[in-house]
Amino acid sequence: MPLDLIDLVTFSAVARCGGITRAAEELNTVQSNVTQRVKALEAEIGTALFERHSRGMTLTGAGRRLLPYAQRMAALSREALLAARDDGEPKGPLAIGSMETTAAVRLPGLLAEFHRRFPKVTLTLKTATTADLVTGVLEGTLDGAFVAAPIEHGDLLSAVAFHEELVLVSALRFSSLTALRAGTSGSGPTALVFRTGCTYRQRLEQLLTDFGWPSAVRFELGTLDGMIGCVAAGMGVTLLPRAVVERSQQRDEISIHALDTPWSRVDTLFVQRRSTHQYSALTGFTSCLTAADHVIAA
Amino acid sequence: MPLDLIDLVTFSAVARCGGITRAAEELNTVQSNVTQRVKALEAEIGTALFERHSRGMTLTGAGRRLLPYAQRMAALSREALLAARDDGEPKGPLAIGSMETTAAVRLPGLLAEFHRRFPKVTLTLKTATTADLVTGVLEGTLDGAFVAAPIEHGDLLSAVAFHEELVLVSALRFSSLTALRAGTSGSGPTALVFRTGCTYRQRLEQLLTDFGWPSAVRFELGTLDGMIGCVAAGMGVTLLPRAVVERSQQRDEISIHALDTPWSRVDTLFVQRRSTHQYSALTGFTSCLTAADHVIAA
DNA sequence: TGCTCTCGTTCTCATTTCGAGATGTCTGGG
DNA sequence: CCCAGACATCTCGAAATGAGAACGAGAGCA
Repeated sequence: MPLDLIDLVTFSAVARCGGITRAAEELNTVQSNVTQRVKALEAEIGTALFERHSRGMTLTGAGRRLLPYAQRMAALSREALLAARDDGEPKGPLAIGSMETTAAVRLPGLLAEFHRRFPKVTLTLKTATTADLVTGVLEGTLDGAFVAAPIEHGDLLSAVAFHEELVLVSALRFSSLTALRAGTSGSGPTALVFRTGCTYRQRLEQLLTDFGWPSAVRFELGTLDGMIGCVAAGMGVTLLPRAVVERSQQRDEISIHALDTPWSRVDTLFVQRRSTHQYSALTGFTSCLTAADHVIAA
Repeated sequence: MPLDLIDLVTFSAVARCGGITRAAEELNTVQSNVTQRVKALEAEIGTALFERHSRGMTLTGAGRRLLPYAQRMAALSREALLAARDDGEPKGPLAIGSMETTAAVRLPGLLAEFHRRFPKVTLTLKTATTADLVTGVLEGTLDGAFVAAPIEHGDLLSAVAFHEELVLVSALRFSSLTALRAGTSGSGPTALVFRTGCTYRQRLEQLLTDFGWPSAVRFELGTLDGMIGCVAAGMGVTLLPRAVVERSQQRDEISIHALDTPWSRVDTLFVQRRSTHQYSALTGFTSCLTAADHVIAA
């Protein structure tokens, strides 16, 4: 009599992927089964959930109303499993997300400490943009994540984990900000940025606008090392936390320029879902976080 | 991969009933199936959820942690079904609960009006005590209920539906409160009360204590008519809303005594679950409620 | 117009799961 | 010592599930 959770999860996947074929791949099954599950769900509910058109499926009104329930129930199911298995001792899987920059300089020590204290926890780390991480935490695919402030969401708990100072990074030959401004053409330097969704990217855009380089060229990169390497090679400038740049292997090949705007200071938050149950592994992780020396790293 | 909702519902039933045999009856199935579902769930989770002893089953720690999730997911499933089917036009089932007294005098007109405006809604009415009604609303078996104030609960929305004046009802021969006090023995009259959980009953207890009849005999009845009949027959006194008594068929055979304590005034609230989706049938019902003349019935 | 690619649906079939009833086992009480 | 209550186990037929193959409809293109 109750709705089948497998059907609901399938339905969510189809809604997210926009088509049965793609959803089938994601779910590691064949199309026909996905079709079946969706049809079963539609039969149970008595209404069409998707409009079929030649390029995939889009949600109907009923589908849109159902989707948030499907997602919440799937999240609850995961949480229920953890809660039931959790006897108070941190163990089992723990999925943490992080911005690339935080992962590079803040987490190695923290993760080592965590593993020392709670060896039974299998921690997986996923790096992504702040926007994707927040989505992941809300959807339940991540237990917690390090993201750039500010984040405001009723379903999220957040705490400041680190303070970062953003600095402008350029090739070594620009010894100061003024040298940089003088040494670049009117349209400004090339800006090396992460993919959309990265908060630091937005700050860099803002900075370039303030400098009078609103139309500066963007060059999109995926990795931190790649970015610093390109800067060292003189391809352009970028904006990164000071701690990241100073510990870079290519420290000697680049110039660091402090900024005196107030927003060069940015907090890294640790966010987690508000939920009824305290997941021990996650509690253990946050207890490592608040263990002094990590938190107040400048 | 996700937990099976049928298993969770079965699990909830076993937890509530305290045994597989009773749960099987409630679920309209046989014991063996319930055993299977519970074992399947325990296998999936990897922990025992019940302690088996000769007189039934009791929850283990893991079971206690799981139970609230199981209940919430079951409630979400019901709500999801309604939300998906609900296209904005009030129709389908609507389960309303009410105190017996409210049902007797306040609801007949309201329900008639509601049915006239929204004939496609199949309304079912259940009368019970305030305590049971609140539980029903929280569990999702009722969409809304008329209960006695005060109710404070974070998951409930409430609005004043009616104002009631509680009056003491006695046999006809006691023409006034003083006559009643004089005409009864030192230990006080027999108090005719509803079953435990009824708010009016608590008020009556309070009243008798104030009158100096703390040990007055209680006589428990199930129906309103039965209660008034017994009062008319001189078996004792009771406390009821004035509107109920005045419209009683046995109005001429009883005496009504107004009370001048402040708590003789009591509000009847309409409570419903806070939920993401606005269920049209319920919205239609509350719109009838707020349609003036019903609300401010003295 | 005809070809082809993409995508969803339908059909079939082996496998698994489920539900009902009957039977087995354990415990406590008369 | 046997019985009653309660849960576990076994078996069997029905139903659901998942994988694969074939089918059909529409879009883009020559």
